Amino acid sequence: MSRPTLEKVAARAGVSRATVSRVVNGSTTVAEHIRVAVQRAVEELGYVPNQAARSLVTQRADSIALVFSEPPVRVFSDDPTFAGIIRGVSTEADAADKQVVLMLAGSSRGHERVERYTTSGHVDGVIVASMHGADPLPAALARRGIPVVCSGRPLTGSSLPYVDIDNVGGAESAVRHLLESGRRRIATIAGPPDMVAGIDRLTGYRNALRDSGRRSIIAIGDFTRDSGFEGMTQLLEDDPGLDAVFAASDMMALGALQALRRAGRRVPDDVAVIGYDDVPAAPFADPPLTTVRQPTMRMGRELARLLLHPGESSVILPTELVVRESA
Amino acid sequence: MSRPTLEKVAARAGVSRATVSRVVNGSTTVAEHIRVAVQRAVEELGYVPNQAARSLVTQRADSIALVFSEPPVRVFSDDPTFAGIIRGVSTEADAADKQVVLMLAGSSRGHERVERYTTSGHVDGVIVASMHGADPLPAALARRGIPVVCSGRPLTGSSLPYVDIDNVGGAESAVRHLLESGRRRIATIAGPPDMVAGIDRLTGYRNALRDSGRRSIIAIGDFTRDSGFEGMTQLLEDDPGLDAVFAASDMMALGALQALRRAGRRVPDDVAVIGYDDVPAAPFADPPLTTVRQPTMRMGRELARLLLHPGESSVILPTELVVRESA
DNA sequence: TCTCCCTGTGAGAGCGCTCTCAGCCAGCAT
DNA sequence: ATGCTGGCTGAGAGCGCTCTCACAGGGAGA
Repeated sequence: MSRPTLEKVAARAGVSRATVSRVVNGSTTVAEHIRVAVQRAVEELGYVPNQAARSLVTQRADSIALVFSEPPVRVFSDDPTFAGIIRGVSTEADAADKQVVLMLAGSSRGHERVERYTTSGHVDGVIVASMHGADPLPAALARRGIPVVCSGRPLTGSSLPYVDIDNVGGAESAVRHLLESGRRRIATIAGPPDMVAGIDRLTGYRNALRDSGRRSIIAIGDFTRDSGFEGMTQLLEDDPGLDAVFAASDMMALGALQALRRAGRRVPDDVAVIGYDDVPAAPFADPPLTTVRQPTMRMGRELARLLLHPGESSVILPTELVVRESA
Repeated sequence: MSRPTLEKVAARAGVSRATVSRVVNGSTTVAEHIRVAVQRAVEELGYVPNQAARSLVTQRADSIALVFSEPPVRVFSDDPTFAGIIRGVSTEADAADKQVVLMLAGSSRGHERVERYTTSGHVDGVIVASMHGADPLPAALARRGIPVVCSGRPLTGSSLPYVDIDNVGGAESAVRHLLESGRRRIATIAGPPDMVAGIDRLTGYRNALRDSGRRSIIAIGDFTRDSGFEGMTQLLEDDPGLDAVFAASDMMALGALQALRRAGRRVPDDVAVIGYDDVPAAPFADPPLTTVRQPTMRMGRELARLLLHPGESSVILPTELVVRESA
């Protein structure tokens, strides 16, 4: 009834445990006819090595953790970033024959759980996908001696390897597009100032405007649709003459679109709108949303590669402006 | 440098391994002052039990696998189903202090990998989230003696426990809504006939029409946007007089919307449209899409509960019609 | 023929933990 | 005093595997 052990296979094949182990692990120093005999025994018994026993001696787990250090709601709401990362990490891990353990570490209790789990030898390394650059988790894990890579530049001043997307460049390209299409008063609805994405996209906006000598018009949101609506409303009050807005997330852009419609402004005729993220809903917005697309899947792959091949250096990935009708 | 072991803690606290183990695992038969001493030693050394060693003797892994038996593209494209399931499973697993191991088993190589991984004692049970009812994976795992629950009624005739969503009822409610708002020629763009969701939603459509004595007008799609566009185009050719369409997925509905627009039909004035899934893009469609929402997170929770408490019986969850402007 | 090496195999020592079982020392009844 | 509990603790076996090391056997070189 219970699963066969190495011992059982060895007995059946008439060899020692060591030899079976050699065959199972693909050692070359085994005579051909013995190898065949062992493999048949493995087959017949349906033998699968006990991973716990193996880990115990090898000190490896052959799996990596992918930790989302965010409330789960955020992770899987409308943001395609996480989905892309998951796919990328999975792809790369598969290729290296590693398993991916997905963990949600939203609560502080979650933090602790993740720390316990990853230090218990269950995984060989951890990818922390956190949007808050000041998240203490990565550093805490590193202190424990666990290999860690971060998605997004850590704000904590730690020197952990990371993969980030060129938020500054992405925002710059969006604003430049607005400038090039003749817009003169370009506002932004920025993201929260405690997130790298929020900070960097605002920097990009400022850079692009500074280069062209125009002044900035700024509202602060939190990446949600509602905050986009409010931000836009306020922006319209502050400067009724604005003719373009760059929202630091598509959800905020969608909210802005709604606020503009309510205020009777036509998009893109009166006001051009650009978002960020290229969420699935973006092409279906009214009008279809021009936005900045991020290579999220590639990000996942790079994260896994960085974890699997330590020593390679941090990576910054480029973005792509997807021009639709809103700008 | 290396992680402290039970032995080290025992030495520091001046007791035996067994006693430390008792304290760590919360046994009551330990004198108060010793318990305190041990806990201090654990604290000071930063001791975390080695899970491999523990699993080896307890034969438990304290984690469960959540397997997506689909190509990864599908899993994380625009379908909120999987995201909801992940959240639900995670929530419930957390509560039971179990870890969730996420696995993508798209390829046949993936199938094999999952089988190896789960039989190697790495997990205590498996949740298979597959949209193809005839997926051989769940049965294969069950044969191996691993506890399995399926998301979606298995089409293989196996008697595995499952959690499903009332696809038939959901489709019926959509079509009834169309009927009640006075529509007379109601078409459907059905899903693929090898998926439970495809089959059941078509059944629901037929049921509702049969009850009211109307005939069915059917096109077959594959849940994608493009197939929705094509399906709608064909439907319009087959029966130019149709005044409503029920698409078995939102993505197909979105495609249908586009086809209708191109054909110069107004929605909902000329043709009413209802989708299925309530994807994030649905509220932003033009016009906002009326659709059938599924309790995906609850589904995840039920899946986990079923796995964690064997013996409870399979569950079918109700859907909810979300009325927006397209119907 | 003897030694040397080289290939292939087996014996055995743990990896870090849990859990059974025996043992110890009160404290109480006899 | 002696025996008997009954509550705590420690000794030790063993979970299933890997990996080092010793060793057997045979071909080549001396």
